[in-house]
Amino acid sequence: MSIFQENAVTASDKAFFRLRKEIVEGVIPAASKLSETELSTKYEVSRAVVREAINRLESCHLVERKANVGARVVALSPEGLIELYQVRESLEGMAARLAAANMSDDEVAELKLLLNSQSENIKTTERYYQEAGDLDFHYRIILGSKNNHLINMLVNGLYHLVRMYRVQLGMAGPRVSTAFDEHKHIVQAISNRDPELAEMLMRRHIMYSKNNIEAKLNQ
Amino acid sequence: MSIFQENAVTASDKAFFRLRKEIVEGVIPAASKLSETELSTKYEVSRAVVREAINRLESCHLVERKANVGARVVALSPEGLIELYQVRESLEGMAARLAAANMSDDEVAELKLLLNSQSENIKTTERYYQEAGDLDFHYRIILGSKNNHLINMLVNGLYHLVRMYRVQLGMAGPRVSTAFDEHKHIVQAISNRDPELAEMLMRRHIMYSKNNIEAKLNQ
DNA sequence: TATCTAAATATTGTCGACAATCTTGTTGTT
DNA sequence: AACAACAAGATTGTCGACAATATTTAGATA
Repeated sequence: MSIFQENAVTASDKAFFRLRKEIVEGVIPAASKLSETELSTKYEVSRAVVREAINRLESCHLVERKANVGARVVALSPEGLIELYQVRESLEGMAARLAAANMSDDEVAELKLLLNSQSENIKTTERYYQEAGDLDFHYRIILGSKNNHLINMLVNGLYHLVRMYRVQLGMAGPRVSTAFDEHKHIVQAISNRDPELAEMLMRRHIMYSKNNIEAKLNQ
Repeated sequence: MSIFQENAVTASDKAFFRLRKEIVEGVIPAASKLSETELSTKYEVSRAVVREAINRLESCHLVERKANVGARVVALSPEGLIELYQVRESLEGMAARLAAANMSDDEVAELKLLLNSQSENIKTTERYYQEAGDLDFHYRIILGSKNNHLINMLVNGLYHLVRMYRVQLGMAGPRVSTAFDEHKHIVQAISNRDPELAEMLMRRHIMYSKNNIEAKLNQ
């Protein structure tokens, strides 16, 4: 269903995807050390491919590496989460602005369809699918910006870190129904080809989401 | 002078810095192919370190790589430039907003000092230094945001691509004096601790700069 | 002559081994 | 007992060789 699929062609790709999955889902704990030799025996590949995979994870901001010392999975912290959401607010706000200008009418129509189908299932289905639906919504708007830098930074970069926070801190809480209304308003602004409003609404949407998570953390 | 200095500890670091420099300055032409074996003989290092350097360049958006085919330096295009400046507008706008909240009084004072020293030299010195001064200004505000994601994305990521466009398309043109006034206004907003205004002025500043470059390209 | 096929060549991907660096544990001195 | 210097061990960085894939060249056929 989700348009979002990558296919691994090389062994490093496979190792990268697997490592990323395990890090995001917490199978490999946050802030833990990544031993190249250990992973290479575990995955049954050479150290070179593990190294390359770790390098790519560093580009995604999922691990941090120090020369001659090694790589660690990033630590999750309230400060880090706030910084992440500040960048999201900035980039996704711009994405919404550009989407209002650059999405085709067909794409906008499909986006409306997606929201309608979600509004029916919103109370019946479980949290996982609400989560997936939310990601799908944001994902489409990012793609709708038609800005390759933006798409790359968000989709290949920050979004996995966002998911990591959500999964490991058990987010995606009870804000679903109000978030859904916000989604509807954003789509309306895009449909009206109103970039200013689309950006503002998206930024507010992400800000609210951030505040919601912060409140949870501090409770 | 410039606070911006990286020190190479490993051989890959050296290769990375050298390659990056040559790409940004056009010694290695835009859109040209990067042969691993060729570079490894030229730099007198193993292919492994060249590979790692190229991987890092990919993270900076300076090269693009296809599996089993190889890496090419990015091509410079009007569309690419516009996309780049859209992202800059978004991220640096946020940086200015955060800087207004997070920079220390001392840092703001130093920023003012920098601008004053520039205002004296602005007509006498040559273009290279105006260019450097502009980068230094933006650089300080980015650091002033105190947001590590933002800093990393801009400083280690997009800024070298910005420089590449400037150098190779001969930018940094005659807009210096007006840009300088814009800088002053931005600093004033930061000094007044007015995040909204700081962000708006920074976004406008970058937008004007983009329009200026576009006009040059189309003339 | 143009086009498809297949061999030859070149380039990237992967591997295991060695070198350089960091970390840990031990010993000796104050 | 605390600390410094040093040795032993472990980990990352670099290398050259081989395997897998892509590109080019040569030849055959229509």
